[in-house]
Amino acid sequence: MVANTEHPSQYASLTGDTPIVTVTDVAREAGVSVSTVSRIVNGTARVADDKRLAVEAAIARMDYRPNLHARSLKMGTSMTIGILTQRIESPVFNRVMLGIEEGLMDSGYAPIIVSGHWNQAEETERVRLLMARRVDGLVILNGGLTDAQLIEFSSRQPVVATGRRLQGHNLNAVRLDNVHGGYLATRHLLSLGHRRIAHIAGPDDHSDAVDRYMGFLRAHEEFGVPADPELVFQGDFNENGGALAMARLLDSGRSFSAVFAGNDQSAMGAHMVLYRRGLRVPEDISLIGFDNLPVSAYLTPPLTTVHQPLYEMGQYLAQSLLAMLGKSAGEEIKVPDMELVNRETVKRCV
Amino acid sequence: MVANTEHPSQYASLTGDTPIVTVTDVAREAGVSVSTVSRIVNGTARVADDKRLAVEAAIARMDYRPNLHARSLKMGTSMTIGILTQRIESPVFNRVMLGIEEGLMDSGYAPIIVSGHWNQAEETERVRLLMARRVDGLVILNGGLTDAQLIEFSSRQPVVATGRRLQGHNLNAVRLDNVHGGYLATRHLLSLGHRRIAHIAGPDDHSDAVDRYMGFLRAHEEFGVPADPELVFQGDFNENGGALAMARLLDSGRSFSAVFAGNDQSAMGAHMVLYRRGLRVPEDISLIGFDNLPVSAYLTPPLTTVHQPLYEMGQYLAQSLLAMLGKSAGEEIKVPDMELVNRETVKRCV
DNA sequence: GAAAACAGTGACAACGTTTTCATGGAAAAT
DNA sequence: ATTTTCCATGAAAACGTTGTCACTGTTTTC
Repeated sequence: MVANTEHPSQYASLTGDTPIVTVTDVAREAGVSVSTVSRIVNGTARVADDKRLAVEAAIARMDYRPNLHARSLKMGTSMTIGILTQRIESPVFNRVMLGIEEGLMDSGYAPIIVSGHWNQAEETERVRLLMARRVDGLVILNGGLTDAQLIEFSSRQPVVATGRRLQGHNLNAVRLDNVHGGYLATRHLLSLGHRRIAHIAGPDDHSDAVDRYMGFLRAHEEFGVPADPELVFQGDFNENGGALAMARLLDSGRSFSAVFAGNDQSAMGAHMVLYRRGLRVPEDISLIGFDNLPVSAYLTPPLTTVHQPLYEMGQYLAQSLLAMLGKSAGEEIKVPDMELVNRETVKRCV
Repeated sequence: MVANTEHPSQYASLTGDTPIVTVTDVAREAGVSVSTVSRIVNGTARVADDKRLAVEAAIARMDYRPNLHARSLKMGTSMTIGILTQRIESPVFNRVMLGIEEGLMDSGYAPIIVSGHWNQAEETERVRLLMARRVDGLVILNGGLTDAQLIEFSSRQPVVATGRRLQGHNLNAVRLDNVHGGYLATRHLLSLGHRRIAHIAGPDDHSDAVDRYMGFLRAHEEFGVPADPELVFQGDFNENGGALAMARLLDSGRSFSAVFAGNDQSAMGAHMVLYRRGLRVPEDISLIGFDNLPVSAYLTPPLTTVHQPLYEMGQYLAQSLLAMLGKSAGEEIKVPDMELVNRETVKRCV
């Protein structure tokens, strides 16, 4: 079937052969006005039962679906919220997104996800794309946008963000206490007698990475143990960077009994290199990660790490956004603190 | 600044305080007509240089962004393509999505992602949501929708899908040869002398899982080695299911020298249990996975597995979709075959 | 030097909704 | 029996775009 003449959709031939049915078509088919159809679709006013039945039948028969663009144009609201993540493959952000998805469930809002790849220009561009789509709310997961940009965005629609602290009208940026997390990890090692602790840091333009290192230093201070800056090597928060850092650490010939990796992925890379060099974890070297990725519990041995409440964070973000949109949901979500997950890659220093 | 009276946006007070600027505002500001502004924004016709400058200045000054809903409504095209994934945390689908994202890059199309959670009702609902948004194309990543549904969808807009084979007008569903993949994995074990090979299967309503098992059987047949059905246990394609299956396998008391896990996550779960029971991989038991997840190269020991060309698949899907949309891009993407990745969890059977 | 072609521009009609407003008739009140 | 109230309904005006059409001038052509 080719586009029929009665309903000449200029695109029907291009994209498909099912004619797009509009409210007008339904109205004609049911013998009522478009207003009546609209009222029935949205349940916005009473209509006589016979017409209602006729319209509902027509809708079902013709498989009518309201055009959301037309609706958005008229209503000024799109019932979508835009999420800027950094990389679609990131297990960390994906966990947050899972929480957001859950928190948005049956609120009527649908998420649309774009990636910024830790590149400020790209992030800006992507957010502008979201705003051109007139998203009703914005979620910014970390990245390199400035606070000023977020404030500017928040003058157009509510914004929630992670990785920074910022409050304002229609703006709520939260950040987990990574200093505390780094402190917890390091304290654990120190309390088990480790005195020469290496650290595989994340990228230094990455505030989470810097904060974890801060926690590392703070724990040393508290224990009166000097942290050796020569034992700190920078990775890239990926397995490969962790492996490289570990190799450089070993090649440096400096002695150490434990490693605090900036995240679980770095820890896995580091573990790989230790394994290659015949060093056993934890018998020869203790290893602790950060993030508590789902896989970390299934490594051999299971990785000791710091748990981040990412899922709850996502739920909190969603709820916070909904509140700003006036669609406030039930009980307030609490985001728990970071927590040490004591598994099997750390042992007492002999 | 509060919403001004000259431009009384009914939503300004609700969502933000920056007035939304339209093409009309820009036209007034620049002293030209809306047509001219539109022409400049879209580069659709020549306009005099002085007006162009004036308009461009006004656009920059007022930070005008065209309302994509209005544009979509007028043009009948939304410049978005909808992606139905199953779970936002799935590393497998995320790799495909990365490829799609790359393939869509600077085509002007933006992806919008929804999840179906392997639930046909939810998937249908989500796809309807995408179609209500008038996406210009649809990507369906596996899941439980029927072929008939996909055909129906394809009458509205181009559809590409994974996990099945289906061709039609505006429809292209491809599937990697999982039978071959399962065959490769099993053949590898058989060729190293293993004769009693266990299999941790995926969910039996999961065609990939079934196909991999088929490949397992086919390799046995080819080698003239009877496959022992008592050595097949079902997991759920997650670490935990793999661990459970492995535990049941060991508890069954049957002898085996190698395990073919239906995917890498199952393999990790299985490895965990072997480790707990004091069985070493590969010295005591050989283990092979499937998927070649990024982490698998960094396990200790690195996991032998079957590589799926997921990224290329994503690129291919994107390109195929663009072709259907008439925006055909450069050279044809080839999706390579599955490939055995020989790492360190398999050794010759003694 | 007149006719023809053309380049630049603005008015205005769509696109598919929702909602206000007016209207007709039925039910309720006098 | 007449007025009032009320309810269901349709016509029409937005929402912010884009593209067609008509209308100017200006340039080319013979």
